[in-house]
Amino acid sequence: MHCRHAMIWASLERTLQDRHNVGASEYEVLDRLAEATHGKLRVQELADAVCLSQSALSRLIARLESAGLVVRAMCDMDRRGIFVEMTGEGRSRHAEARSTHLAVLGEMLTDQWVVPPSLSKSAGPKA
Amino acid sequence: MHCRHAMIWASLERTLQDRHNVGASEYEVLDRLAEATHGKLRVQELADAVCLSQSALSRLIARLESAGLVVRAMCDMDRRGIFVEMTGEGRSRHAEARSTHLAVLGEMLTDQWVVPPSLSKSAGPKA
DNA sequence: AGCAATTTAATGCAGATGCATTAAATCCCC
DNA sequence: GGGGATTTAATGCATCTGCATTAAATTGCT
Repeated sequence: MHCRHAMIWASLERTLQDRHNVGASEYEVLDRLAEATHGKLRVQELADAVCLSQSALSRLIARLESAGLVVRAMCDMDRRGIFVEMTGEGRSRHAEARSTHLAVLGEMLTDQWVVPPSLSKSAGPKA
Repeated sequence: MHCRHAMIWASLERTLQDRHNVGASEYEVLDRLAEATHGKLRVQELADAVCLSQSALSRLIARLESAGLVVRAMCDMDRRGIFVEMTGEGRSRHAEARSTHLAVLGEMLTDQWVVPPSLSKSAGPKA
């Protein structure tokens, strides 16, 4: 029932990780940030956008930060809130990953009735 | 992009776990076994059916076995292979969980434009 | 028959996730 | 203004997952 989607997601995960050192969830966060006005969003806004638990998102942001792709900044309007802002590095990483993302989606949507799962073995799609 | 599906899956996960003490992946395995002739399948056949890595499936089966829902049995045709067979307990658990599974799916498909994610907070759907 | 290549399932290990809890800041009602 | 309820983000903890490796059994080629 959820296999098709899981395969696409797994393929995104593998390929993005291999080529750009970014997981699929991480890419999704970068994507939301890229869409945002100034590449800057509050953690909570991200939480509404990405379908991860709050804790998972928190740690994901920590990973992105230590990778230098985003920075966390205090929010002076509401000092509970934290802004997450893309760095230049983050922007370029996202830009690179974006084409891969689209490529994988396209490929999966055309190849799904031809290519086996490539989950158990190491036959990563296009890798 | 994958949020709708992830929400449905998460909801299945939560609800099946809460009500029947069975995860969504575990349910899926039980379901494949239930469909099988004699409620019995080789590990590899399951692997082809459920979209999990081989190792994850192996451990999942171990969990199901310690829960008493399946048993592993040697396969005398090919002594590398392992048969996974539902127990009576496994059958009834699956039967119980099946209605929940259907209920959640139906609910999500009708409520998805009304109900918020219910992921971050403890507002599990229907729980 | 003999032996390398392959297939099958289990396991070590590291990483990601979710739940529950925690700490800080804000809100709101008195 | 004061104090409890609420919101926001981080963290401890347990669990699940996938990759790489391993061990056993089978297959196939000579």
